[in-house]
Amino acid sequence: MNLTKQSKLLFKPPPLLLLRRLSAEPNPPPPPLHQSPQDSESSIMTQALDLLLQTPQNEWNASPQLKHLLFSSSPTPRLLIQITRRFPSSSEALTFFNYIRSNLVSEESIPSLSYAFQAVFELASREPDSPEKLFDLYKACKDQNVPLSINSATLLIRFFGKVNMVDQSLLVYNELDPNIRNTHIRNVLIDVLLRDGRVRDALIVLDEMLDRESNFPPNDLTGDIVFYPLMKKEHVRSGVSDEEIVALVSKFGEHGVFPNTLWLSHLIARFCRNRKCDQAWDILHELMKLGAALEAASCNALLTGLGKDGDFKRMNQLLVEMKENDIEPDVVTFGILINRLCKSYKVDEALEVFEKMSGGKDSDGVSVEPDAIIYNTLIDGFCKVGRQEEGLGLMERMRLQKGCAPNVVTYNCLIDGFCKSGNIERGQELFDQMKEEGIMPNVITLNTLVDGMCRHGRISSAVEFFREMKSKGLQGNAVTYSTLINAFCNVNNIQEAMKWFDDMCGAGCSVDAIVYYVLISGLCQAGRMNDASLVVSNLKEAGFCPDLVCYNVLISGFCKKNMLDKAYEVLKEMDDIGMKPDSVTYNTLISYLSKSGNFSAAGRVMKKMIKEGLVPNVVTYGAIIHAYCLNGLVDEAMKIFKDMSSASKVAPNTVIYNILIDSLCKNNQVELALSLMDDMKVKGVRPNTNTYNAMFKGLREKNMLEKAFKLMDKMIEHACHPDYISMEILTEWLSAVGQTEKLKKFVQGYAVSVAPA
DNA sequence: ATAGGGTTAG
Repeated sequence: MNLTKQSKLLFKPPPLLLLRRLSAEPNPPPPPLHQSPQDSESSIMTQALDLLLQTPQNEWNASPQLKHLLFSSSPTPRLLIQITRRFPSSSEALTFFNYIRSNLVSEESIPSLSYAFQAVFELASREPDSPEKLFDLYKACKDQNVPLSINSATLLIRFFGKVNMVDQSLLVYNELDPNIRNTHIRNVLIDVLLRDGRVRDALIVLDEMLDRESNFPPNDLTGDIVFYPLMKKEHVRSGVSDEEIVALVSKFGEHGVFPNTLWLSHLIARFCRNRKCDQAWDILHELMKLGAALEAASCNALLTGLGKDGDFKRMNQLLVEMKENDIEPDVVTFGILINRLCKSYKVDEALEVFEKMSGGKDSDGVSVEPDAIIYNTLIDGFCKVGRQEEGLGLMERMRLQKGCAPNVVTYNCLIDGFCKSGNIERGQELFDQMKEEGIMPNVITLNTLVDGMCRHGRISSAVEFFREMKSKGLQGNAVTYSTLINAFCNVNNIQEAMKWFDDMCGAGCSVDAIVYYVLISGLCQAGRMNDASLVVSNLKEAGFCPDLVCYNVLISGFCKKNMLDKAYEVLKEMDDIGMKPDSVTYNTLISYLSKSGNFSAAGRVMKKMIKEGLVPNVVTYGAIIHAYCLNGLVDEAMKIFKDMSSASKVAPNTVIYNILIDSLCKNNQVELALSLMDDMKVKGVRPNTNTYNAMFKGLREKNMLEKAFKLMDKMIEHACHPDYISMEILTEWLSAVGQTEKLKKFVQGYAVSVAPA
């Protein structure tokens, strides 16, 4: 037999992962230094192997040469494992084991025997039918009272785990001498258990390791083995709560084992998504306290969550802590800050951050180049507050920066800015410009322009533009259609709205619930409740469910059409599916009932609302006050108004004042109305155009011209713009009394109550 | 990083 060839085969390197795990535990120690060098041991090994393979097995015992080589001085574990490993099969190796077992009887040889058996396990694990063979060998080893070497135990646990014999893995572990259950073997077992989904069993083994006085503390490998599966969805559902994960991370931390950045970032992001920012905050700070080396990514995950909660205070605190702990912010960190500032309309502060990040002039020394995302965020922020020109300026700065050219998002933001401000032409110019630059418009560009045109009364241009784009291959999506449907509903063109809905269904575009909601709302607004009900059925057939707002829309629609029974049917349906009405639902009902004069029923609904834990708010009171006014009971309305602010502590708003002022004026109580206006000033409630219009009407009835002039001045002073109603009233009144000059001044924005010099 | 929506009192 060619030995060289054989040994090459047997020493085929194991897969890398296995090697890494197995190598965590040293194999038999090399010979002590004072003994013969390795050369001599390897020469003994070669000689012994030659003899063993040449001599029939039943003659081994009769070979004095063999005995001399192997047993004259007590063989080292290392020698025995190396020899045993070189047998061509596990059964031959087992025969050899039995041979040495009968020749080594002293207590001290037990480690050697353990190692020899380890080699038998190793061979058997690479042979066919190995699971059964290994388990038989395990039993044999036990019967012979040879303790498992640590590597044997590892091999068995991992092997049984791989072939779904996890119970056998556990058996091996449980029967193992507790003193040799070290970190490594526990890692292997935990890995096997987790891979089998036995999270609870794994955590029990882990718990002993995590104990403060543990003799087998977790190492980095334990962290890798435990953390990753806990992040997977199936394990999240297998009953490990977020609280447990937090506790685990911090216990690991006490042993100096920390999750890596990517894992931690995912965990924090998940917590924040699940409205558990506090826990995310705690875990990051715990790790900081334990001295973990944190990186920007993990902090960014938390900053994102805090930003969504609008928690600027803690965002700032975290930034300070990052600096204190030398965690360098990256471009994403700045992106989050700038984005949050922009979304809160604090664009000037956003710009400051932007200038600072790349400046690096100040003591901070940070210098991070902004990328296109940062620019786009900032440009969008400026456009959202109506500062499109500055947005354009930023686009020009983008062009100057290498690798940061404007893209389709940049243009979309700017087009939206100009469109929303009513400058559709400029939006279209930018649209042409982007095409010239070779930037392809996308469906968002399309929708932005369609929406802009619709909002500014150019529905037919919007339709035309959409058709043109479609002919060029740019398909619309559900957003395009909902924009058009909404626009047609708003001009009460239900027929066109329905036509576009059908178009959408025929265009094979993927439809979402919002499109249905838009149409249902439009139909309710138009009082077409049968059609609305029909679309609700369509929505359900399409696999969607009406949401609370949709139900409220329906209830409101039925109330407006005096179909109270239908409204109650909707309420019943909500109850059936377990959807709780909100204050809007109750307010809608209270408004309807009280307007129809049924104040006692309205009162009962209000009681029910309170019983359900909802608080009557300014709208609830407004509805009742309005109803009393409509029913000619202005005194009753005033009583509710006073109760509302004193007893119920609900602060009145402009709408409530407007209702009362309007009614008082219509009721010939102009003085009382004027005193309410003073009351508004005291309470800090701003009058709006409607307030003034109601007053003007009342004053005109009494021809209280001087008062009207005073109010006109107030309007100008508070930059409250007159609308066509104001102009109608004042034009009629003032021309009738020959005061058109005053009106002219008023329109030009000059004071009118003081006589011209 | 960019686009659409509906509800209650005026």
